Amino acid sequence: MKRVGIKDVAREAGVSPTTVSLVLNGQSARIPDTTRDRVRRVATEIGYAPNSVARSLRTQRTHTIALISDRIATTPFAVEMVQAAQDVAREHGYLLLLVNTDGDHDVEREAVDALLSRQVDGMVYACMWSQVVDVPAGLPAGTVFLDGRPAGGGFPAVMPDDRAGAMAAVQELVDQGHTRIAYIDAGEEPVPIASRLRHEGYLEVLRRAGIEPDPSLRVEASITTAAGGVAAAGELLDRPPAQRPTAIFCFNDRVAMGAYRAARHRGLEIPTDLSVVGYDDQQFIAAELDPPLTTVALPHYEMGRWAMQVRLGVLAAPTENDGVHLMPCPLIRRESVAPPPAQHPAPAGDGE
Amino acid sequence: MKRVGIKDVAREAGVSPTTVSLVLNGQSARIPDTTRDRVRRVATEIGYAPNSVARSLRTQRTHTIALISDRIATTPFAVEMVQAAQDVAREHGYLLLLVNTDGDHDVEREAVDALLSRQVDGMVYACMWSQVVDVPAGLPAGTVFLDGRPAGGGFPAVMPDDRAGAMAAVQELVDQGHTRIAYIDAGEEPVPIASRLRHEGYLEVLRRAGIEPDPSLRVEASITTAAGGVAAAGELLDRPPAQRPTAIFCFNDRVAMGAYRAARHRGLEIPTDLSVVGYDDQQFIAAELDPPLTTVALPHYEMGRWAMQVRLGVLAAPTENDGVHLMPCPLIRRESVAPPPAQHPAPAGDGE
DNA sequence: TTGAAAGCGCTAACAC
DNA sequence: GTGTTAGCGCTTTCAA
Repeated sequence: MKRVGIKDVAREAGVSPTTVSLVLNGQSARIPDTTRDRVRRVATEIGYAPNSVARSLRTQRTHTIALISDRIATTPFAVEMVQAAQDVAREHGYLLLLVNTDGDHDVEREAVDALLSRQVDGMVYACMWSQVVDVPAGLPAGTVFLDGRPAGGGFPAVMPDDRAGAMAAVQELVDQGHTRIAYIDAGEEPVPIASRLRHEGYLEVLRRAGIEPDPSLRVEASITTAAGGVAAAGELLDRPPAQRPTAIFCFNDRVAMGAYRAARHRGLEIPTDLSVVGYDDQQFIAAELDPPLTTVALPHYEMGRWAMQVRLGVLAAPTENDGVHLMPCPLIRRESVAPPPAQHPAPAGDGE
Repeated sequence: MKRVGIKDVAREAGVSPTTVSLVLNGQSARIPDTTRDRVRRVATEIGYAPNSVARSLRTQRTHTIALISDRIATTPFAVEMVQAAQDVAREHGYLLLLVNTDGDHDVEREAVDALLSRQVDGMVYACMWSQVVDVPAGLPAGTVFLDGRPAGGGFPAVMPDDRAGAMAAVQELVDQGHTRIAYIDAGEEPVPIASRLRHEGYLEVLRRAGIEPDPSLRVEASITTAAGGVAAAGELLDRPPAQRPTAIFCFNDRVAMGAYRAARHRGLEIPTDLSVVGYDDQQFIAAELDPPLTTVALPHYEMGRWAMQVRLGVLAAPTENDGVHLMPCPLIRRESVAPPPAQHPAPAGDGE
């Protein structure tokens, strides 16, 4: 049983392959309805399905976009970027070729070559941690960077607006009356771009609020497990009252989870005794903590959409800011923030 | 600047395209070394890269496998299956086409057609929750089911061995001396296959241990959030001492997280006052709980590998058990299990 | 040992 | 309006 081809349809319908092609590709403006309908009917009757490979060879378009990512499994929210990219691709009749390189440059190179050889119509290069990344050799022009920026620029890129996100988080704390706000920063190599950006946002809000930043309030922690947060927050909470923070802004939700634990071990209630804000809005964590964690969401889905839309030409690539689009990170208010406890007065001279 | 093709290489090397093809495809057994080397040198010099589309049209093989999944973003461990499938594909020179259908049958149908039209060499159909699934129309023979089984059979499939996994979990509890072991089951529609299987495993272990199962010890909970676990475990823990369990086997880690919370609110220590075992070994949750949760791991990576290996013919499809392969779920021992507290004696007549 | 020629299934000039 | 023809870039008989 042979596959049915365009010739079979043509023969059955008593027309030429050209006519079939014209009809089936919507170019049937100049073809009478009777012919058109007959061709269509025959096509479905005999179960004709065009061979995309042949079409691609002829048209030089594969309707396929490749998504190259350095890692996909290590971070659970990464899937949202893939999901978004896939959704947009599908909306526009494209298919997604997924390649995972584990950050290995050789694999990356090979992947790019293989993809090029397959004539993909475009690529999106996704980094699962916001970073400046080396551009793989041979990466075609127009490739969109997702959650990372290419060293040297030259490609459109989308990243979370970590600075603004951090500002929203810290502002929330300031608005509640906190003045001693600690920042548990990422203490691991390589330091994520986000680390610097969020710290900047943190300082900026303090500055605007007229709060003198206390450098001792910025501590570093391992950000991969809650244990890092336990240690860092513990150190902060064990300080004498005057030097102790009343609120902690954490680099991510896992660190915040550790901060919760450190607080609990010391008999401190959240948010009455200590306010905590996280970052990431990590699925199954932020909302599930007790109390639910106020945090800043990373717009992975939106970034994924943006990247694919730009790659597909649906959205224009940004011309300003070196081609980098900053996606807003919304503050998610839950129940881990409250005004500071009364027994922690504002620094000397500022009391009522 | 035109793409360089096989003809260009042939011309530069002073041979025919046939020879180039032969050399570059390793069929060069009968071609003298000098010719071979020259062809290779010229090819790299002028940067020749074969056009896979043309090759596919000719050979009728695309070296592409499609992974269709009903949903990818909703469950964070799903990525491991995708990752595994991609890894295996790459190991064998294949690329992965990823399609997400959100469980929509129309989308599924369309996707299968599009994939067939693209001449993919095979498909893997992944379900993100172990279930019996309707086979999409037109799904080609040989498609492998991943984490789900096709209604009606007829396709190779791999699923977690939930029954054995549950047995390992409950056995762990029995070994520690527990006799009043509760099971917080999934209380949502549609009831996952895993629910029945794990309950069976639970009952089987009790039976073998000579423990009369107490039906009141099986309660249902919403399994999507920790809140469901809080309520179910709370109800269990508020019972009078004689009817209260000393250990809880939870349908998943999120429920276990809720059980932790319910216990803590009642001043109960884990594992001294209450032992808890989860299921899933969910990333960033199980290991991060305080104390770290003993649980059963879902072998997503292994299942993903298996599926792709079978699809690629590297592994033979199972002939027994209706083509379904059961992947072992290892017990991950952490710190949430201990012997029951002394004040809960074994049922009357069984004391020392 | 190498080359000529056919053709994978389709689309698009161009002719009629 | 519709058909003829010529490829897209490669592999693979078959012949030399």
